[in-house]
Amino acid sequence: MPELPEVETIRRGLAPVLEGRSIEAVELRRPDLRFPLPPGFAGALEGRRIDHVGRRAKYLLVETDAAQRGPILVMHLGMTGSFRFEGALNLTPAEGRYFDNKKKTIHDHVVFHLDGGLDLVFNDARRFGFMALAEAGHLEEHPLFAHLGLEPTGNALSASELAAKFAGRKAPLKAVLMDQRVIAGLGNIYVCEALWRAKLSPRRAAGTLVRQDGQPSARLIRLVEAVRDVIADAVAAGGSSLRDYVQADGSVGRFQESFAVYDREAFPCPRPTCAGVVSRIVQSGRSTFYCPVCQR
DNA sequence: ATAGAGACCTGTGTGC
DNA sequence: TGCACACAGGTCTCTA
Repeated sequence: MPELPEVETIRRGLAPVLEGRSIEAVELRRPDLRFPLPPGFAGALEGRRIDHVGRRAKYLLVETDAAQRGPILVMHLGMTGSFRFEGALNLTPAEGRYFDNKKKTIHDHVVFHLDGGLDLVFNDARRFGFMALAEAGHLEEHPLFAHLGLEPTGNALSASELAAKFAGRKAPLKAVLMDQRVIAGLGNIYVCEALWRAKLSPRRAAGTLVRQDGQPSARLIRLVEAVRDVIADAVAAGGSSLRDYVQADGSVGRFQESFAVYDREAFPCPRPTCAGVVSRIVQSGRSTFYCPVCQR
């Protein structure tokens, strides 16, 4: 699935096209996503104007009729969710690059019919994605958001707050970084890549990065910088395109060309001073890629 | 409370 | 070509 950089890239593609348009109708072709769509989902959105497309962690937030505190459409892409535009005949040149008239497939589960004959199509083969509605002004109280951790971007990620969350935890760094209640937005790729950049073993217990006095250790500070940097680099590259993920205009991200360890088992560790070889292990049922020589 | 396993669902790639 | 199996960007629920 898309992790934070992919969701942010999708947000940047959707926002200029969606903002200012109205939702004329919502077509539920297959409403049993990961969770059933809430009752009244389509009716709550039809006739609304889209004012802003935002993001929190891996969630897209479509704010409607902000002045009247209209509902916020919350969307999670799961592992294979994607969007594309179809059908408009009168797009501006800037919007035209999103034009795509592929026939609808069995995995096109929800279609938002917008004004001007433009359709936004949500496709999700595995149906791990889902949609929900949130009340404007009360997003942080919504069950999906109430327990989310720190954004891994910029100053939002503080080493001292992370130290409090890591303290005493014996779970491996890999598992703790994947926990959305600790840092919200990382997934399997960027956890592997951040740990490589920080030269930390994914097997190391998270609590070992906290000093006796509860302050962050030098290792934890290194990890915070690695997480920030890898996320910033990935967003700048338009995310990573592996199997399913493409942007709404069909273009692909390029960060996969910069992977140091993810999906690179048996390749040499790219650190110039290191003679290690990338290995793959399984943690919490997920593949972890790392260099056992320089990541300690 | 916390760590790990299994479940959810479908598609794709690999090896026999 | 067909078939079985492993694995995939996530995260919720259950078990120790």
